[in-house]
Parts: sequence; structure tokens; C-alpha cells
Amino acid sequence: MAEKPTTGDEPREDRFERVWQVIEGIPSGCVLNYGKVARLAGYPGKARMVGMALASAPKKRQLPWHRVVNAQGRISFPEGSAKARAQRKRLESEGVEFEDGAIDLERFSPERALDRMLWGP
DNA sequence: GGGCTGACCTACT
DNA sequence: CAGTAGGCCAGCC
Repeated sequence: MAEKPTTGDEPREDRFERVWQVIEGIPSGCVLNYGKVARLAGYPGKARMVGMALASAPKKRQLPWHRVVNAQGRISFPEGSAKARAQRKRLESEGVEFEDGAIDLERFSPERALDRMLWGP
């Protein structure tokens, strides 16, 4: 998962494509926030675009959309909504834990995936 | 063209 | 800690 250089004037489809590829690279049991996905895709500061890319992602793509949460480690759907419950369920089934409705982003970051595997939380 | 909204973030107070 | 301010940009009036 390395940053990809961009010129910043790519067409919309290419921007979204980059975002989707980053999301596809998030390992199971890990989460990233919108800002980090934007940075990794080569668009620092453009977190909102990540939300748009997710909303308009083709169904066929089977993206691990549930592995993207906001900067507070919380699900960005209305609490209790069907979407929010589905996302939480998917994450918990991968081993992601919630504390007071929020995920510890440090602990469940892809960077620490190996540490968790070897030594646990 | 302007204005508003939204699966958002960072920095600062 | 909480709250605010400014930035960001696609999409739809």
C-alpha cells in the first residue's frame, strides 16, 4: 500500500479508480479512515471524494467498503441504521472491536496488522 | 453561474 | 477533553 503520485487533474473515473484500489488493499481485520485512503490514493486533503467514490462504487466490484470509517473511528452512517449495523457486523466478524461505539484506529491499522498477528492487541 | 449538501479532515482555540 | 473554522469536491437543484 504505497502512495501513488498524481497530477491532480485526472478525470473523475480515474480518481475513483485509485480510491477503489486503495480500499481493495485494506487487509481483513483492519480499518482506515477516509483521510488516509485519500492520502494513499494520492489525494491528500480530499477525504470527501472517498465518500463519493464509495457511494458510487459499482456493486460488481465487491469492495470491502466496511473497512472505511471516519477519523474518530466511528461508522459514518446514522447510528442504528441498517447500513451502520451491517458495517459493524462485517467488521466484528473480521475481529475488529468496538469500544463505546468507536474503533481504535491505531490498533486496527494495516500497519499494525502483523504486530497483532504475532503478539495480539 | 451560485448555493447547499454530504459515507470527511486537520488545525486551532 | 469539546467546539469552531476552513478546506475539500462531486452532484443536484
